Amino acid sequence: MEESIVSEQSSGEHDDPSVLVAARRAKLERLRTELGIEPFGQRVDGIVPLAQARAAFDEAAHAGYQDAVKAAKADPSVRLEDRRAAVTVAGRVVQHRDMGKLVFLWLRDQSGDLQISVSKASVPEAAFTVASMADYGDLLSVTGRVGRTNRGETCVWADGVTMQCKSLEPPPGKWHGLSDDETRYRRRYVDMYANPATVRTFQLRSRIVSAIRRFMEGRGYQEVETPMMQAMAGGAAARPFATHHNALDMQLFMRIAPELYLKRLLVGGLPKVFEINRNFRNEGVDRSHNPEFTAMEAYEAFGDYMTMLETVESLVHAVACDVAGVPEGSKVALPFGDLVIDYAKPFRRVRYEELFREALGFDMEDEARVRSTAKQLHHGGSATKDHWLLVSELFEEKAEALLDPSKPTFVLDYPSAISPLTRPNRNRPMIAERWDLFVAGMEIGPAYTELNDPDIQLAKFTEQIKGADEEESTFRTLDEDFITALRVGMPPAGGMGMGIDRLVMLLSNSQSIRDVILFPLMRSE
RNA sequence: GAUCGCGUAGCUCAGCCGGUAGAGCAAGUGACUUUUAAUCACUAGGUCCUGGGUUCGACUCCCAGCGCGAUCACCA
Repeated sequence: MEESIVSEQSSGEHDDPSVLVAARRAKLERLRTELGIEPFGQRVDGIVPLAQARAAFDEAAHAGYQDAVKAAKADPSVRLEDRRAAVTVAGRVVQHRDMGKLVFLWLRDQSGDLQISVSKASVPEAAFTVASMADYGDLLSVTGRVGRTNRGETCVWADGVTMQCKSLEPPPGKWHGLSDDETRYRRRYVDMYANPATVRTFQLRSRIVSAIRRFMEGRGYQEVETPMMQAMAGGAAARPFATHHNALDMQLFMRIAPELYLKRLLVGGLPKVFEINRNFRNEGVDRSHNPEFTAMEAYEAFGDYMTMLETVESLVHAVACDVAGVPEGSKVALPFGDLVIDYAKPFRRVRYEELFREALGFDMEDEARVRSTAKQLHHGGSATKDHWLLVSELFEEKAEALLDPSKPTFVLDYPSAISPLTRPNRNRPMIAERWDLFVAGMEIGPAYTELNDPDIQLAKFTEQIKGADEEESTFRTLDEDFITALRVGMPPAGGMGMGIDRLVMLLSNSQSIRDVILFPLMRSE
């Protein structure tokens, strides 16, 4: 008789073979048919976060109530006075200990965990049944008084318990939790209730993005939103995702960067703009790359790359201080893996050519030695490839390794030859006015002194398109309207880009970009 | 896209010179009014990622595929 509920369910009406699911479905039916309880609830007003309920614990009220109970026991005519805080709370069941006539369970919400104690003697019978039958994963609301158990645990002593949503999926383990990364990313909603650290990371992410907005707005930047579906995907050297608009029968690309639109806004007269939003790049996936990622780009009229350097340095410092909870301008260091990263101002600055010389022992302009060293290091094409391409390869292999990963470092003044769209320095055209910020071996973002001569820009674009291979030329097209905009006239400007996901990785000590993106892209199962 | 590693119960993991599997937790039934990974007794739970091959016999060996992770390439 007893076992029939489970076995019939598992073999029959629900074709899910899992006994765990069958047990939950059986409880659902019992709630409905035996107790007349609808296990998918209704609006509840006045719910306080569990942390707030915990904070409402009052030692004097607790002691007073205990004395009153004692007194009432000795003399039943004494009225029981209870000055403990009355609260309504709600959350997901994450622990359940049934002692027979006394049930302890733990609820979890975004603010934390709190124990609920349910005594058979002090709640209606149906409420006690709900508490006894509760499974890991169920959503309950509870009314009661904030007190303490004999073992010293702060809890809500329930006077009412309501099933608000019966969970019908088997939960992860209560002790080991959920540690399988694939399941964590695919079923983030489970990860979030099983691993409070996940929720904390995303709370931190929100806080960081919000601090960035505050900082930029504080400096007079205006936030804008520009197209994410573009007829031409410009502004970066990356492969775009292609899509199609049916009614217009039009090929569209998901944007790879907002740059060309933000610059149009400078033409239109906005002096300081920024955008925080998604870019989409049809490239590989790894620990620091997700096909859609959040970037900030910012442009400042009549600034240059050094204007942006000061902005980014102050921004990263300010946000790090916010995360660390220290005032701006303080010493601030945050852990990242085995490193402790020092976000105190000023960040290090090193010129590209100096770092190159330090790492390789000769000038980057020394073509003969560049070629012979490339050959020594077994780089392909050491005799045929462009000199500056080899410089760039040597730099990435030897020079970037010299950067102290625990010190945020600006690498300034890249060779113009490998920064074709950047404005060359007026006095030294070989050098492009560009920097890259490196932290913990990751590139956080570049900045440039922007080109505003339409003829030079057109020439550079044209050259870039000419150099495109067959596949690249399917999406690399000349944005003539952008050139027109430059002809109307764009003020000289500084521009920067910053990978928000990577910054969040650093500040939240997350080793994978997937840990800071709520729903990272996964292959279809 | 390449190379390497991993895929066993709901979760976390053992296991096997080749003889069709085990633990803890979770689950079901029962006991228990102060538990903290509650405890005790009993019970149930598996396409050992998928498909081929070798073999008398494959979770184990081989091949292919799928998924995940790491490294590399592309990129930010």
